[in-house]
Amino acid sequence: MTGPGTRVDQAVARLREMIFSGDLAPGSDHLETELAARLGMSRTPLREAALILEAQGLVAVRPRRGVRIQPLLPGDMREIYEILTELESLAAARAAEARQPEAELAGMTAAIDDMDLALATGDLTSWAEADDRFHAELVRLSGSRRIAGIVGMLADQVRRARRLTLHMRPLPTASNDDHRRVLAAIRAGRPDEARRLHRAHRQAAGEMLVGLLEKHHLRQV
Amino acid sequence: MTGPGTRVDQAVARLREMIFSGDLAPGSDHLETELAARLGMSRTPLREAALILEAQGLVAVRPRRGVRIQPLLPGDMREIYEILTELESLAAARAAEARQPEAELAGMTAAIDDMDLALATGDLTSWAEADDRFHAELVRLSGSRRIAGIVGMLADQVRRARRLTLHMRPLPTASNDDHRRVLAAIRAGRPDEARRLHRAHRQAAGEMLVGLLEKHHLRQV
DNA sequence: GCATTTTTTAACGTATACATTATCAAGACC
DNA sequence: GGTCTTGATAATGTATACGTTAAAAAATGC
Repeated sequence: MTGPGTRVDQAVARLREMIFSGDLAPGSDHLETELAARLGMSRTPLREAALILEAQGLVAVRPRRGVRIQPLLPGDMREIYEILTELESLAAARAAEARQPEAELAGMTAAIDDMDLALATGDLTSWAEADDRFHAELVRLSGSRRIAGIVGMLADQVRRARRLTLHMRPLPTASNDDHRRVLAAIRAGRPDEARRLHRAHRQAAGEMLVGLLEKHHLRQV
Repeated sequence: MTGPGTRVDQAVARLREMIFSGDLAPGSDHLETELAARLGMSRTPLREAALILEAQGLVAVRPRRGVRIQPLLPGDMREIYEILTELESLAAARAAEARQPEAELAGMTAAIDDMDLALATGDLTSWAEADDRFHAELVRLSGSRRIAGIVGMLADQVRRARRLTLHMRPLPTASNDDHRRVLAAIRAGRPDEARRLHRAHRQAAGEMLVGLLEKHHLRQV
């Protein structure tokens, strides 16, 4: 029952699950004592885990009010997508500069195929998972730990909202065309083109998602 | 002697000072017990402070090896400046979009004037401080908390290196022309121009600093 | 009834204790 | 001499204890 890693690691992992699943509702407050009891540990590791998650923007620790599950407003979503757009576009350019050996591109290729498959079977959850993988691979290929770290953090922050809107949005059938074009530009070693294509892709996705949140009056996710 | 804020706050503030001043040397390791004693507190708040600084990329906490003061390699510097370039350029564009009232631009204007003054008197430390202020004001005007947070974090990571190279570099006389042009584009409400100008400015600064580190064989700062 | 003061409560910040376990050194063995 | 085993050491991860203090509740005054 102890699981792998230290109690702090366990707490971080479990709290993340609970946040992404909605088990801990956005905007809700939770006392340290309560969370610690829930996770079967003392306050010490729980507090350290909360600090780590706070640094990643997932919670806010406020004295006497407990740990708040950071809610996402439409404005936050817009802000995050703007940054994601810039950093992932930069990553695409860097990935294209590196003249990747084909083996390195296997992950992106597989992600694209998986998205096609998921779309064909209408499995949106698998599609979202493969889409995540595509973007994660992209930043990995950039070779920049820091870009990967920041992009990962921001992607976590919008994870709930993306899941929530997954079934409200039109089927992302055109999306994979974008992905393929970005991959082609990387494979061909054309940084400017990769950057431009990916920027347009992300911009469109961001506008669509913000639009969805506003249209459905989701003031807080 | 207790100072303001909680012991964790104090520890974060004092460790930051010690890191930036070089009092804690880049690459050096420090046991929790030792640091806690040095700051006159127990390990509990020290550990929490270390976690916060780790999330900001200033230290790495490694079991049994203590808290490592994260060193900066030339490659890191390049990586950080690339991200800074993108995000600050984005900030410049957003700042220009907002059609700032003149009062909001006072901080940037003052920073530019202070840099002129500092250059005239050859006071490089004041120049660096005013330069920091210019960039901090820029991201503030963007209105994006997240851009400000990330840019601030990255600026902290290169702080030591910038101070170290401050007296190796040519006098940054042309730099303020760039600043003025960026400010003019923001004042005139021209986002694309602001973005383009600031990007060029940051790119040049980054290349110069990386060049300096390499030229002086500073493999780790 | 409503505002203000006092009392109570309990959440937090921090110190401390302690078992666990990685690291280092000494010794055993080949 | 070099490798492996064993034991000592001490740094860590975590639980627990407790004083402080903010927030809530109760009591008081109007």
